[in-house]
Amino acid sequence: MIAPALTKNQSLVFDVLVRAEQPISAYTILDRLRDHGFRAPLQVYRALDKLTEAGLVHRLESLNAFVACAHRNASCCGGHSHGTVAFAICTGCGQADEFHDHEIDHRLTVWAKARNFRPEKTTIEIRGLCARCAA
Amino acid sequence: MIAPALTKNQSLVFDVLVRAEQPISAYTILDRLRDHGFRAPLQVYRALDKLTEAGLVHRLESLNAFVACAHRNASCCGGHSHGTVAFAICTGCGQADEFHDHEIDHRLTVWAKARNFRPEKTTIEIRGLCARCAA
DNA sequence: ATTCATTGCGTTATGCTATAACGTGTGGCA
DNA sequence: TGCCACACGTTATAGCATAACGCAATGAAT
Repeated sequence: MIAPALTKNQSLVFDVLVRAEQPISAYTILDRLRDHGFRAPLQVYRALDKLTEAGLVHRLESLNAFVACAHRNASCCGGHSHGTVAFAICTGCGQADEFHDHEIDHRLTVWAKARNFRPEKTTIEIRGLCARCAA
Repeated sequence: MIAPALTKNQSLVFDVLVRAEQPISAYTILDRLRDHGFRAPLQVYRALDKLTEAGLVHRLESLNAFVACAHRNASCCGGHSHGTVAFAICTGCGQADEFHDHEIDHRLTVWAKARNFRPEKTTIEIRGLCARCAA
């Protein structure tokens, strides 16, 4: 994957997500960037579109929120060598734990192939309580 | 699972979903029930809450839409004997195909157990093109 | 160098999704 | 009878996302 350099807005949005270290909404990002000249949601959404395309950011469908890819320094995101990303999201503390499972990927692929279904994007999200919050 | 009888509003909403045979939004449901006296979103959302609790309806997170459980007549929904529900959603025709996979369930359970994560609700959604739409 | 297409950007307005907060009515039950 | 739980109805508001317009910068092709 040849990642084009990020534009200024994309960098700002990405930076906010990296600092957050947990999923935050587009409007939260907007609020945190008002001092940097952001005024409208579209400025955020457009940056998020590019960042998710590039694999640097994931969208959590069950939260309507976004998070920086946890593996952006590993080979997986540099080369997109892995398949689907899964998240365990704690409803207590808001932390989202990103992981991969090849067997799950495999099962989904098998299911799709058997039905000639062509997957474009797969969402796997477990909501629940993390060890700390369940205690 | 002892399912309490549905109230009038719950029945109306459920009926709309069964007839739709594909995911539809809460506001679409509202529009289709205006002739039956529905006026406000909350009437729909309250019914949907109960129906999803009862396992008769699933929410598709990636669509912000709802669909009647495809297996409501089988043992699976009467007794909730299965685990997680997965969907293959066609971005072309809008059809959503519900399925289960024990191996995926198993992998997710193993992952959670290893981390003392207590799952409450799991979402698995594959978006893509169905065989007919990909042709 | 001029033309053209592409891309990012900023702004205003709007639409879609979901819930808060309040009050009413009804049925079960001590 | 008094209480409680629950479904319901209404108004208002919060939260998430995109349409449509125009401008500016870039870079490739002629």
